[in-house]
Amino acid sequence: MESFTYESIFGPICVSLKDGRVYQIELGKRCAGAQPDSEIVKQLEEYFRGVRKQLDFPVEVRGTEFQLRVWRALRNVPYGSTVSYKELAKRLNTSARAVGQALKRNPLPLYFPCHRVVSKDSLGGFSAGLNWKKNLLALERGERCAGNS
DNA sequence: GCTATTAGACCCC
DNA sequence: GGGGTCTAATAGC
Repeated sequence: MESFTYESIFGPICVSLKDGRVYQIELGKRCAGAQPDSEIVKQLEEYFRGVRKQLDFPVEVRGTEFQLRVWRALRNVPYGSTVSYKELAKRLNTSARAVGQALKRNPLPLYFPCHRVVSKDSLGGFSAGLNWKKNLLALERGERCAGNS
């Protein structure tokens, strides 16, 4: 297992690897890193430049069946658009509250775009802090990044 | 098992 | 805007 730091205009991002697969992404955290994986860094670069719309590298996810279902469903939310917790819950035959619980425990933000899920008349929450959510959404809308914090 | 907690939604005042 | 109530999954007991 190894980890490396990728730094974007947003701030530090720590990516952890095991057997060449990503098993954790932490926003706002810097890790003492080993060798960066070039393909993953390349994809992150492209994503933050607004060129790439979907990250696609081998990952290892651990979670309950329910959480996996929610996280997988996230990948069907198109780039630049948002869904409400309720809408996502409806697709999965569950409740908005349960969706929020699962999203909170998403180990791979960006890869599973939990920032595209917002509450009915506010942003909702975000495990790494709402500023990340705001900025990520701004990026996907093609707005220039307003900076952190 | 039961209870408390939660990144929601709703309704009512 | 602040209170209840419903909700389903989860963590902790």
